[in-house]
Amino acid sequence: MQLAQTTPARTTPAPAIHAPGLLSEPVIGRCTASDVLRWAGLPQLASAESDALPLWQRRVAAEQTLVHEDQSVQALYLVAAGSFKCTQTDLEGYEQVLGFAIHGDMLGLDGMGDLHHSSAAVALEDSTVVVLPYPELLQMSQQLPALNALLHHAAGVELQHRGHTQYLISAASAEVRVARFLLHFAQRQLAQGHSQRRLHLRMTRRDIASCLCVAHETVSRALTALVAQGCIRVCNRDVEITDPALLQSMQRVTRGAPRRKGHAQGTAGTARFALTQ
Amino acid sequence: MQLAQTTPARTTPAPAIHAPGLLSEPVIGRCTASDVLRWAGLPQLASAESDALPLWQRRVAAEQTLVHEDQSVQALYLVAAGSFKCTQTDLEGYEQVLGFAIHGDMLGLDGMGDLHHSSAAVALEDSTVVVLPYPELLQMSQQLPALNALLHHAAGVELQHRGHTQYLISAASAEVRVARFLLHFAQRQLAQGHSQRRLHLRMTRRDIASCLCVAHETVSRALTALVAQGCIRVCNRDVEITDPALLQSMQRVTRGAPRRKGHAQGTAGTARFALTQ
DNA sequence: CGAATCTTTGAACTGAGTCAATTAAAGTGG
DNA sequence: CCACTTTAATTGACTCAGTTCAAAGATTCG
Repeated sequence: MQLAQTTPARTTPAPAIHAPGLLSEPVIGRCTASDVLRWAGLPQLASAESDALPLWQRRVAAEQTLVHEDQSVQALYLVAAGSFKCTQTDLEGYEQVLGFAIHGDMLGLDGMGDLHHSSAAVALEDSTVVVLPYPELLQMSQQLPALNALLHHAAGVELQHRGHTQYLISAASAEVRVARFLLHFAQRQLAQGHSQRRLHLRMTRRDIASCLCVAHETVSRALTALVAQGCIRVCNRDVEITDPALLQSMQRVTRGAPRRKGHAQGTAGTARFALTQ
Repeated sequence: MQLAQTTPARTTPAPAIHAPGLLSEPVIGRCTASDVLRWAGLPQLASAESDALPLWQRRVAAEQTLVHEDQSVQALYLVAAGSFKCTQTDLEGYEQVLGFAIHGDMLGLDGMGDLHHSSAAVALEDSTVVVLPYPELLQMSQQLPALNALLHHAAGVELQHRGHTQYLISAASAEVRVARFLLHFAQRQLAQGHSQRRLHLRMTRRDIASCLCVAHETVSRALTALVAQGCIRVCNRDVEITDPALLQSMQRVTRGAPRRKGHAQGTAGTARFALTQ
């Protein structure tokens, strides 16, 4: 119960930007720890105790940075609605996108190591997060095992995400990377009960490009190529997967894997010719 | 205390490979939770209680796989001595290296999400790990807050590592990636009290290449280039950083970051000419 | 000492980065 | 509500860094 009480009353010191009354800023709602457990993928851990633990929600306007890089960890956040990109900025000011977060994903976990966030979280659209004040969260998790499990679960899931992102990048060709990205995105949408076919990308091509470590023009070209092959249809940021099986077949070919002798690696090229009418 | 007792007596069912008496297999030693806390970077949390919690250590022979992909989570492991590579294998059998673990790093954390490991851990040399049986660990962490903090800390650190790995890959040129890799490796060695200048790489060029998402020949060439520029000296897997400042200056140039108008990106090329005598 | 693996180097080809220019979309302000 | 600005997206042309293929040393290990 401490969690919700401490937040609204005496928060303000750190965030600084705090304009109550505006559509974009705090504008707080509430939910329970049970909601959080359900959204995070642990519905079976919701209980009377977690029902009794109220939590605050916070609105985050599009483009707004919820978590700043190098900021000390004040809280972790669970995405209730909307979406975010997680980024790292290097010395030269290049913004590297580490991944995207949607409903049920936790933000800020990488700060648990040294209590400083090593990546930022920026809202891609008007979004809502559940605020989990960090020190209080740790304290509570000692008393409420479900909360502890939540943290572990979320950390594990986040690590898997990052592993998967690296898998996307490991693909040889840009076309394969984009194909994998779309399939992964569809997969995640499905897990949230959305359509597996019709995707609405909330991020720019540039963000996707950064995440896949290619130039943004290349993402554009890859999408065009996939359209030409009949895998997908694209209208701005709306992507429809018209031929999932074909798209699946493109996410092969990994580069640098001349294992043994017999490696049929002409897939991409072959498919291209086969389908250019 | 349950931790150590459960492990040796009634483990055996899953690992299957179990040949007591051989140099390579279990051959167990012991340590305390305090040791683990210290090694993991949380010395301040060591206490009388953690002193009283004995844990088993296990030897892992070079090349041996400690954690298998898709295996259900039996335990987490802390690297006490030696080193590991963490890998993911895709459908085509291509082994993608996600990162390397040395003394103080935790293995198996990404399994906390769904209790199945999503990456494997393979010893690069004869190594020793502390075994932290998972269900027992969770149980104990409810009673011993320090253990809980350990898990959170380790998860945070691991996430940072993966973020850093992506930073390595985000570099435009292979030379930059390798430079960053060496500097990062030196950094980690330093944190463990080893020399910051003299590195002994335990992994093959191929492993490094996989981790950096380039061909192994390219790693070779990049190293040769760095030697030619006087940054480093290389003898097999021993690398000496002869000019840290120069090496630092090479880890710039990020690609895809044509921010604003004035972006001086000729660094790599310029430096090459300037130093080819 | 030979087999296997790792590492380096060479040569040729190509995918993707870069630059550039056009079009489309989304804000902005009068 | 419409001109105006700004940002996003697409497409083309050119170039080159890095992959691929090949082959020769070096190192490790049985």
